[in-house]
Amino acid sequence: MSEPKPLTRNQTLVLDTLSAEHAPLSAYDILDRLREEGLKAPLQVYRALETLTERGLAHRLESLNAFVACAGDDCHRSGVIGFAICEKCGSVAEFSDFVLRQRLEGWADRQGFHPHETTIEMRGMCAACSVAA
Amino acid sequence: MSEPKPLTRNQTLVLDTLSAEHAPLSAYDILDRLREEGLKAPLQVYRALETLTERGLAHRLESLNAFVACAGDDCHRSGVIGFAICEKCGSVAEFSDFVLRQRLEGWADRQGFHPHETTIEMRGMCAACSVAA
DNA sequence: ACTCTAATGTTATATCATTACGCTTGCTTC
DNA sequence: GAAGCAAGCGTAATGATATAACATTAGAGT
Ligand SMILES: [Zn+2]
Ligand SMILES: [Zn+2]
Ligand SMILES: [Zn+2]
Ligand SMILES: [Zn+2]
Repeated sequence: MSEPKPLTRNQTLVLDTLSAEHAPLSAYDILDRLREEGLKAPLQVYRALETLTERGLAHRLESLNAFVACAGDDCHRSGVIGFAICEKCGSVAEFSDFVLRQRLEGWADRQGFHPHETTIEMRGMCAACSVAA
Repeated sequence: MSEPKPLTRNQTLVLDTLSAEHAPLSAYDILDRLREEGLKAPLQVYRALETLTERGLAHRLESLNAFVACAGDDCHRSGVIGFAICEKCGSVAEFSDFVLRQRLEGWADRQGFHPHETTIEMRGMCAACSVAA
C-alpha cells in the first residue's frame, strides 16, 4: 500500500468548515464561509467535496442537498451508512447496521440488482429536541 | 370517513405523465410534456406533485431530484418504502420490507429519535441491464 | 525533459425549487 | 344570499443547487 496522500488546501478548508459545524451545510453555505480564504466559485467547493466524499471523509445527504463531515472517525466507505437527521436542530447521527445491510443486499441479490451506492436517511426529531418539545 | 376526493385537472395530468413513463421524471421534464396541455410554470407541476406525493400516488426520489408514479397500486404512505434505481435504463423498483423497517425503528427507539420521513434508495444496475453488460 | 494525473481558477450556464400576489371555486355559516 | 374560509390556480420573479468548458499549474514517475 501507499501513503494516504495529504489533502490539498481547498479540500482541507472545506473539510475543516464541515467539521466545525454541528449541522449539514450546503455547498454554497461552505462557499460563503470560505470567501475570506479566497474561494470564489461554487466549483471549487464541489470539487473538494467530490474528493472528500470519495474518500469517506465527508458524506452527502441526498434529501437535504447538503454535506456533513464523517462522524465515524473516517468511514472509508465501509458498506452501507444510515443517517438520522434532526429537522429541528440539524444534528446528524451516523449509523451502520449489519442486518440492515444484509437485508438490502438480500433483496438486491434475489432481484439481480447490483447496487452501486445506497442512501438511507431518516428525517425527524432527535432525542434532545423531543424532550424540549 | 368521506369520499376519496377526485384529483384536479393539473394533478391528473401530472400523474398520467408519470404513469406513462418508465423512468423517473424531473418536475421540468413533466412540465415540458404538458406544455401543450396549457401548463406554463414549474409551480403548477410542483403543486400537483406535492398533493400526489402526500397521497402516496407518486414518490419523490431524493437522490435524483425526480419523481415516479407509485408502482404499488397505491401505497397510501404504507410505512417505509425502498427504491432500486437503475442508473443505466432508469427503471425503478419499489419495495417494502418489514425487517428493514423494524431494524430502522429499533435503532431510532434506542436513540430516542422520532423519524418523520425515511428515504431508502439503492442506485445501481438492474437485472436486465446487468445481463446486457 | 517528457508524460501523466490530479487539482485549480474563472466564466458562463444548466437545473431544480420557492416566494409573492392576486384571482377563482366550492363549501360552510350566519 | 352574503360573508368568510380553504384549496387550488395562473403568472412573474427570484432563489438555490450543480455542471460545462477551457486554460493553467503542481507533483510523481520514467
Ligand atoms: Zn462516516
Ligand atoms: Zn434535534
Ligand atoms: Zn408506492
Ligand atoms: Zn436497467
